[in-house]
Amino acid sequence: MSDRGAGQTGGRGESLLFLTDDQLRRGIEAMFFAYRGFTADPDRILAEYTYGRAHHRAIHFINRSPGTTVNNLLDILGVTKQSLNRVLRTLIQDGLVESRVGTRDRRERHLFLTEEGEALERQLSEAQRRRMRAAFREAGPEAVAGFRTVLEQMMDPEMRKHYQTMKDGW
Amino acid sequence: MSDRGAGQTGGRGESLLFLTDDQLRRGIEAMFFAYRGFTADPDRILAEYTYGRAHHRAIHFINRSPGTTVNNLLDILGVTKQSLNRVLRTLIQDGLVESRVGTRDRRERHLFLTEEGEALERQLSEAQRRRMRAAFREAGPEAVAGFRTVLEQMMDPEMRKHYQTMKDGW
DNA sequence: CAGTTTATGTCAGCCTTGTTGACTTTCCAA
DNA sequence: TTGGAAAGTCAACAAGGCTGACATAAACTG
Repeated sequence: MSDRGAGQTGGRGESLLFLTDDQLRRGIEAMFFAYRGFTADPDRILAEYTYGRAHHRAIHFINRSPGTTVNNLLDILGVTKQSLNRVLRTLIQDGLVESRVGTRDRRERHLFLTEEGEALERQLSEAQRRRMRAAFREAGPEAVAGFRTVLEQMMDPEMRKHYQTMKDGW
Repeated sequence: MSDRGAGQTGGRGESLLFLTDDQLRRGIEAMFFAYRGFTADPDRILAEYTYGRAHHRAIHFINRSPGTTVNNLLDILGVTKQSLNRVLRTLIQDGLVESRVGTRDRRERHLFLTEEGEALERQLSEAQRRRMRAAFREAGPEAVAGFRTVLEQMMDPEMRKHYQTMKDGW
C-alpha cells in the first residue's frame, strides 16, 4: 500500500531492526504503561460517582452513535448482554441514558444520552482528550499518524470496522 | 527536541488539524480497540490455565528483571500488595516463580522465574509478539517510531522511568 | 540497646465487572 | 400462527481490584 520507507538505513533493503524481540518487548510495555495513563484521568472522575470503566465505555459509544441499539453496543464492547445490561440499567435508572423503543423494529432499544449523561460524557472525554492532546502535540503529526497506523494493525479485523465507521446515527 | 515537521501542510506554521476533538476521539478509540487486540492472544492462552492477566503481568516483569523485589513490582504494576501477593502466592505454589531471600537486605524477596515459569512466559510473549510483529511490519519503521513516541507521552511520568529502565538485574 | 521504620505476608470483607445458564416477554416475518 | 430474534431478568460464580487490621523479621536510628 503506502511507501513504508527504509528509515535510517536509507537503502532499499529494510534493516528490520525494529522487529527484534527486544523492540517488540518495548512496544508491549509501551502499550501497558500508556494504557494505564490513558485510563487514569477518567478513572479518577468515575471514582467520585459509583461508576467504573464499564460505564464510561457505554457512555462513550452511546455518545458517538446516538440511537445505537443494545446489540450494536454488545458487538462493539465485546461483553455479554448480562454485563452490559447491568451497566445500562444503572445508567438508565440514574437518568444518564434514555432507552427508546425502536419505530421500525419495536424489539430494539435505541440508546441516547440525556442532558445529564452528556454532561458526564463531556467531563470524562475532556479529561481523556486533555492527556491525548498533550501527547499528540509533543509527538507531532507524523508520530500521530504512525501511532494510529500501528494501533489499527493491532486490532482484530472485526474491530477495525467499528473504528472506521463513524456515522451510524438514527 | 526532534523536528516535528509540518506534515502535509508544508508550511512552517503547523496546521494543528491533528489536534481536533474528532482526531482525538479517533485516537481514544484506537487505544481502546487496539488494547483489546493486544491482550486477546495471551488471554486465550491464560484461559487454559487458572491464570488471568494479573499473572501475565507479574510473569512478564519478573522475566524482564530477574531478581526484582516485591516492592519494585508493586511500583511497576500499580496495585496493592494484597492484590499482587495473591497472584505471586499462586505462581510460587505452582512452581512458576521462585522467591529468594535477599543477601544484602534479608527483608527483601527477590523473584525469579523457574524453568516452568519461563516456558509459560515464552508461550505468552510469543503470542503477543506475533501480533505486534505483524502490526509493526505492516506499519513500517517510521510508524513504529511514532507509535512509541505518542505512547511514551501518554504515560504518567513515573511510569516513563520504568519503561526506559531496562537493566536492573541482581 | 530501645524504639521506629521498612519489607513482606496474611486474613477478612467489599466492589466492579466479567462469565454461564436458564427463563420470560415482546414482536417481526415467513 | 408460529418460529426465532431481540431484549431483559435472575442466580450464581470468579478474577482481580480495593481497604483495614495485624504479624513478623530485619534494618536503621538515636
